[in-house]
Amino acid sequence: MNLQQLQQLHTYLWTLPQASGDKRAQVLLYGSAPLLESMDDKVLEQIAHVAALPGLVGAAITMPDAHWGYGFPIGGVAAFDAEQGGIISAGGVGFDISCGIRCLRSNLDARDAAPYFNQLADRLFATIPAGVGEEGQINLNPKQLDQVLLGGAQWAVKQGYGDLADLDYVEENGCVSGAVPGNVSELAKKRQRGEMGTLGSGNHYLEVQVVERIYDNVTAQAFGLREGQLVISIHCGSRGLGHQIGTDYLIMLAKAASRLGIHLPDRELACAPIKSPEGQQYLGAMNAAINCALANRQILTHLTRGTFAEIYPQASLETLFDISHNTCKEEQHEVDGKTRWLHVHRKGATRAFAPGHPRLPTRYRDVGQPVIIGGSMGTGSYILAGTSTNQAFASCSHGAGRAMSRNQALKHWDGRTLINDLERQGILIRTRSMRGAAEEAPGAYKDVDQVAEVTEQAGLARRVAFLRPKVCIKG
DNA sequence: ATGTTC
Repeated sequence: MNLQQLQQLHTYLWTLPQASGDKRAQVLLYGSAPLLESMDDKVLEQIAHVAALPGLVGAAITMPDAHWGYGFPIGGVAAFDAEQGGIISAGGVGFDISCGIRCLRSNLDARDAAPYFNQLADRLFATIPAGVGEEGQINLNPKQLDQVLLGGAQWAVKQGYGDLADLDYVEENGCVSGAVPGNVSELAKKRQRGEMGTLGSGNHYLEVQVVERIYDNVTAQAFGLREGQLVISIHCGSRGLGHQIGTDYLIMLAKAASRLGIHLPDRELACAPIKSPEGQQYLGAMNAAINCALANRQILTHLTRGTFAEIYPQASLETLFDISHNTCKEEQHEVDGKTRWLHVHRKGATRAFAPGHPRLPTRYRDVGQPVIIGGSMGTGSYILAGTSTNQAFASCSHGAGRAMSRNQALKHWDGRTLINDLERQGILIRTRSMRGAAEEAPGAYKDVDQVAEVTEQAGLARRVAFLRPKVCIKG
């Protein structure tokens, strides 16, 4: 991205100057000059299009890890007011609805656990179904699947997958309201019946990591983190169901936009007013997919505990937090001194509630919401905490963010060589797809250290801990 | 992300 076309507001905040008579809302881009320079121009084009959508409140915003996505950029945040014709867009949520990360803290010390990492990697790989179309041990009938869509992680815990205590640390206590299984197509449901408790493919992973550095002792203590401790991060979403909902509703929302005469600067921005029948229908289906993803990560948590118990009989894994980064959520935000209910699209962006937020679990209320910036394969991840300085509708970066397309990555790297190199660095990868491994090469992603540092400097969140991967199960 | 072409 050429920075000449931007106006710098602060060291880590930029805007796109508007021509007079331009009716679109403001565009705000968070990031350092080097991060923005390395971004595709498409990010700017896409977020400028988002700023022109009806009912947008404040600014259309990109996070430091933004990159080119379908319609909306990944790393994009846009809030809409239903009362002012605000819209909902499937492209603003993302195809993998409620994709996110569950982080578990263990009572294990990495040094003690290390001699068994090879065995752990093999057992996790055997237990956690991963890969495109991969099905798990669970096969649900239509009625049971509807219960998943209504109950989320609460349903999973009732079935014996995990503990009630987990739910305190899952957004919305593991279940969002407003899910309407009837708004989800039979095809979407059929695709999901055998895919509960599976990881998926692409950038999804299950990683065993060691806490290598603590930045903030007080917050780390509240999060239950200490140096040398083993933690587990599970990155996955709503699998075939979410993807099929995305496909179904792109078509429906495009028709609605056309019927209602909404001008779309890009056909990928298909959307409908929140208050329209189509908008309401998508919301019901999207909320069902959120519950599906929350249930999925809950089941994977349970499977992970089972494998750890085989190898480390003394192991105890507690949920630190479960965070989604592809959602649209109705939340209260203060805008120009007034509190308003807004529909906040976060696509490739996580929520990051400030200290004191009433929707935070008591344990974290004083320090702010745990935020997870997941790194690329082999590079490390960060745990951060929400701050009161955040002015991006309590939103924050979600990962390293791609710097190179999958096709470009395939030309640069060979999967097997890459995995051998990582193994020499003490990182054990297990995957069924060498092609997938090449596409996920760390070099194809932005530098996660830079993303986390800039996220903190921009005031979006503050760093608490750095996690170094040891074992990684890839989809 | 994805029964990898939305």
